[in-house]
Amino acid sequence: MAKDTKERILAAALEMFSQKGYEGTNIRELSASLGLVKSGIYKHYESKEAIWNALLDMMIAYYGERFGSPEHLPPVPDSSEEFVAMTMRMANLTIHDEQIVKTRKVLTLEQFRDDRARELATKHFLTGLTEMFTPIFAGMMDKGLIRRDDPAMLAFAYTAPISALIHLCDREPEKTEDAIRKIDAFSRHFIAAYEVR
Amino acid sequence: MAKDTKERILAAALEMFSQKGYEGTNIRELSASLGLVKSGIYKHYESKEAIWNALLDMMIAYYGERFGSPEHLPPVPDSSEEFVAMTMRMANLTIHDEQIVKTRKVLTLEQFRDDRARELATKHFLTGLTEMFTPIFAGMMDKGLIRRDDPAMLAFAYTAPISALIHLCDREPEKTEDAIRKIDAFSRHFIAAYEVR
DNA sequence: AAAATAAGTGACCCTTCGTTCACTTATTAT
DNA sequence: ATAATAAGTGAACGAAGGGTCACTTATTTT
Repeated sequence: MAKDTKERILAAALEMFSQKGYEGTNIRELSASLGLVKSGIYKHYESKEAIWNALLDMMIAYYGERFGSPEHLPPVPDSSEEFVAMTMRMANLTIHDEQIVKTRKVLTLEQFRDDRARELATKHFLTGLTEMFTPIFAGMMDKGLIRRDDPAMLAFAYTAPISALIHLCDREPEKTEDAIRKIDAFSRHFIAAYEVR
Repeated sequence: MAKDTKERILAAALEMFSQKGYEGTNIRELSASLGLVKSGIYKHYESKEAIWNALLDMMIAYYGERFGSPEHLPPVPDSSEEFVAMTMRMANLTIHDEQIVKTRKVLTLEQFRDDRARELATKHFLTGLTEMFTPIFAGMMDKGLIRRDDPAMLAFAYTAPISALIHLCDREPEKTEDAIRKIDAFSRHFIAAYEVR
């Protein structure tokens, strides 16, 4: 009936931690949301903290699988339109994928309490995106689509505003449509500023 | 001996909430940090939540005083160097001012739990900076320092990366020096890209 | 100086929390 | 089929949480 209970517990923990934080979450509610009684959880994890650590393991592994390896990099676009389209695909995914949204929220809430969360937060919010776009900008320079410049600086200048709007969506979901439009507008503005004319 | 105890409680609450979050903070510790016993706090605030609300009132008022009014806007710079220098002054202040740092941390931790925190977080992290820099860029366009463009878009594109680095300082203080250098480099890069040559 | 009010104390209350344990019910291995 | 193991239950525990209250000590007010 449940070998996957362990995983279901992590999913429920991700859900609750992302809404109420680690301290604000209690084991009774967490168990109840899985349809079992509180003591049942302790057959799978020895403590609340163990759940937290397992969840972090999962988030770290998930990040590595999904964004860590170079083969997951999107191809270098061939035009400004393609570049904007690629950005919008990625932005929509990261804004609407529930698992990723919850992960960002958890990292936001626990970044000051847990060192691994701190580290992963910086990847999610800052360095990961920059590292992802640096080779893309480098490739676009090689293709003569944009002016030659420091690709890492461009990647930072490009991804940080998008990241800020993603945060806005996490914080105020009702502004999502607006934020997506803004990402589009910013993206076009950015590429126009660096385009070779 | 203490009419200002009410204010001292708020200061201690800001400190503890910014480190451990609202849920993670307990009244006993909070009182102890002020050298009084837990029941003493209830002579000044009727509940933990009342402290939280008063703290939010304070943060909102403080923000209004400090960043809300147009007369606190820095003057439009006369050169790129001056522009960068102004940015660095502001960045250093916001990164090193303890009260502001703690406020940002609290807002980060409680933004999903409290609507007023949510709203103030968006101001602190996104719209406030953009609104502050929009007239500056408009002014610089008028002075012919930078190309004519949408000043609000420039303000957003300029402040969001800086905001991201400020967040990095909050999260990983040991990276502060690095982040400040990066703000400087980004600032110069940005102005160079829009400068009228 | 006396009365009234505010600030601070310490013991206590109730609730919630994480965790344990003896037990029953499924599931798997032999 | 039976033994062994895993999964799930429900009552209970101690610790820690927020909050109250009768009381003492300072500080104001008159």
